[in-house]
Amino acid sequence: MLKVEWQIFGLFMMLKKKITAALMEWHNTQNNREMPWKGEKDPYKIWLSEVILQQTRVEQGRTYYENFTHKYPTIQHLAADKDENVFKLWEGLGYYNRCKNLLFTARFVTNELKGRFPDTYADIVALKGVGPYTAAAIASFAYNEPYAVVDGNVFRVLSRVFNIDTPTDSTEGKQLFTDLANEVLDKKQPGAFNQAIMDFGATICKPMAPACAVCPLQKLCEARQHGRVSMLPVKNKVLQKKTRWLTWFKLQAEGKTLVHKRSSRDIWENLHEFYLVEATEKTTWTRDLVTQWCWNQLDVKKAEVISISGVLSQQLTHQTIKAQFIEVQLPHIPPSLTEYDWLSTKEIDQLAFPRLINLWLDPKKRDSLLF
DNA sequence: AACGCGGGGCG
DNA sequence: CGCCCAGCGTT
Repeated sequence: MLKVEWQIFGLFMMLKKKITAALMEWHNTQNNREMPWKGEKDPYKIWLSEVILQQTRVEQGRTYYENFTHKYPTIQHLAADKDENVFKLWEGLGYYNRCKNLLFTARFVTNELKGRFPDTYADIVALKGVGPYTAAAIASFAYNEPYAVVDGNVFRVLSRVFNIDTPTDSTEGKQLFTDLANEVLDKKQPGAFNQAIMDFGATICKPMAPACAVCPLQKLCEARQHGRVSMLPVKNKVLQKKTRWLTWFKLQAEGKTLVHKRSSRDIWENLHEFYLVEATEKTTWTRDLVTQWCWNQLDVKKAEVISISGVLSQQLTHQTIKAQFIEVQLPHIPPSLTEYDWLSTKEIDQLAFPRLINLWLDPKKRDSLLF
């Protein structure tokens, strides 16, 4: 290797050491972020908190963590409950596949591993719903294994401090930042370091309006020196948004309501809904059209249209939902719909529904979503 | 390698 | 309105 390359290499090694030290110093003297799972040593609770926090803000996840740990103090409690109850507790948190995998893993650990949570990174990352981030978090927090977490905070902090514009959502970027994070990791106290860099990213090196003026890494930060802080990190994905037109028919007969559990590979998997009709564009529902639709689609001659809502709008990350709700009273449960569940209001209260449906069900909140 | 998956908060 | 959040599983 050329002499000049050795010099650059040496400078890089020095920079890394300084950054590790500066982050730990900040953590030990100024980090006052408090969270219910901080300092937790029970791998079950660490795992639970990390799954809840995947792609989810700490403030949004906090109450869910408290509700779950209160209702399920151990992984055995969680494994033993009915699916519907667990989904009800997860209701509103989003990314419902997490809940499905949470239950699967709880039962796997309870039944196949005799209740012993795995205690090495390799075994932890093999669990369903646990990827590289979550495994590193559990391994470092619970067992002090030297694995660096790489989450949105870490991508941001490292891309700025080292002024790296490799896209964080590329395969190359993930590998590069993972390697870098493991080099910066304080091997003697991996758990504390991982906590430090994430808290630092969340409170100082924030996505918008980072607190560079009071940042203890200010002089070390390459992006700061080059005036590129606001340009980092770089992502190259442009997500396509599509609009969907959904009409839910709340069909009532014999004191019960038709309920359907969503199961296809689509949003709100495993949550419940009413009878859904999806169209490629806005449908102008009139009482006559609804009556005619009941006749044609449900083979129901006498249908009483109770109400037709306005168009409610909900913005998801990747979809815009335009929804209408139509309440229909039928004289009896039609033979064409006996395959569906017909439930009482009390039974429906036990089930998890998408946010949008719950908001419509609450008359006080309906108007806030009117398009 | 690319895509799909919720809901909320912020500028 | 667009961006981001203690990411992961599927194809």
